[in-house]
Amino acid sequence: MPDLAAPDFSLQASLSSGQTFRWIALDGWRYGFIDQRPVKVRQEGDRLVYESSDPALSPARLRRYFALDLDLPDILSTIDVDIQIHAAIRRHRGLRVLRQDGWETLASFICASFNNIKRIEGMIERLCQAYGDPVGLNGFRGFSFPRPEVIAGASERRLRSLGLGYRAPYLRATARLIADGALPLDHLRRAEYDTAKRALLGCEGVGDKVADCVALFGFEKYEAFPIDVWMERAMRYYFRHRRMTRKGLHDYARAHFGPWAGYAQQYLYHYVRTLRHKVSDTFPALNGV
DNA sequence: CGCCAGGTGCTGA
DNA sequence: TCAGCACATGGC
Repeated sequence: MPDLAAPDFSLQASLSSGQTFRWIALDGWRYGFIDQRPVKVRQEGDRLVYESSDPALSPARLRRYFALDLDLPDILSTIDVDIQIHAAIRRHRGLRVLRQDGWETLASFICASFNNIKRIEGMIERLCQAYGDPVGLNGFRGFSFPRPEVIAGASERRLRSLGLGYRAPYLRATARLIADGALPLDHLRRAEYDTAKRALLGCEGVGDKVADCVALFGFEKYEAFPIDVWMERAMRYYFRHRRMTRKGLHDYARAHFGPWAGYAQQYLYHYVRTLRHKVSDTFPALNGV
C-alpha cells in the first residue's frame, strides 16, 4: 500500500478541527475525497498510508492536499507569540490547514453559517446524495460533491427539503454565479487575499466570516482569520478588547499573528472547541471584569 | 422545553 | 459605519 512522509503531522487534528465536513472514519481508516475521487488514509507514525483506485491520486497530490510540503515548525514559530497560542500549539501540534477544493469549500461554508457542525455534516451529505454521483472504495459507499451546474439547476424547494433552510436560495444563487462564469474561482488561487475575499463577498450568503473560511481552506490565503462565535468569545477574553467589533478583532488578530494568522486561528479554534471547561476559565484574565 | 450553532442581509440611525 | 433584528433547523 502506498505511503508518503508526513513529519509534524496529525491527521486526527487536521480532519476533526472543523475545516472539512466529509471525511468518514471506518475500519481504522478515514475515507474522503480529493479531486472528486474517493481515497482512504491512515497515519502510521510519521507516514501517511493511503489507498485509491484512481492512479491520478499520486503521492504528490496527497502531499499537497494535506499541506505536507509546508515547513510546519517554521510556520508555528512565527505565530507562537504568546502563552495562549503556545498552549494551543502544544496541544494540537501537527494540525495542518488542508488545501481543499474551492467550490466545495465555498458551498460548504455557505451551509455552515449560523449552524452547528453536526448538522452541517448532515446537510452536505444529503446534498451529495441528492445531486452527486455514487462512488465506492472497498466497503465505503459515498457520493461525489455536486458540481455548481447541478446545484444551479436545483429547485429551492428541493434544497430546502434537504434541510438547508434559508441558505437554500443563497447556495443556488452562488452556484449560478460559478456556473455562469461570473465568478472565476480558478483565478482566486493566484489572487491576493484582499482581492480573493472581495470577490467571495459578492456571493449571496457570504459575509466576512464565510469569505475568510473559504479564502483560508479553499484558496490558500493564510492571512485570513475567520471569526465565528467561538473565536469571538475567545478573542474577547484573549485580547481584553470586549468592546471591539468583530472587524476590530479581525484586524487586531491579523496584525498580532502576521502572514500565517490563519494557522493561528485554526489552532485556537480547535483548542477552545475541545476544552472541557469554559473559555473564560482558559482565559481568566478578565474574570469578574 | 429553551438554548445554541464556524452569520448574513436588511433596515434605520 | 454600526447596532438591532429576522431567519430555518436540529442537536443537546
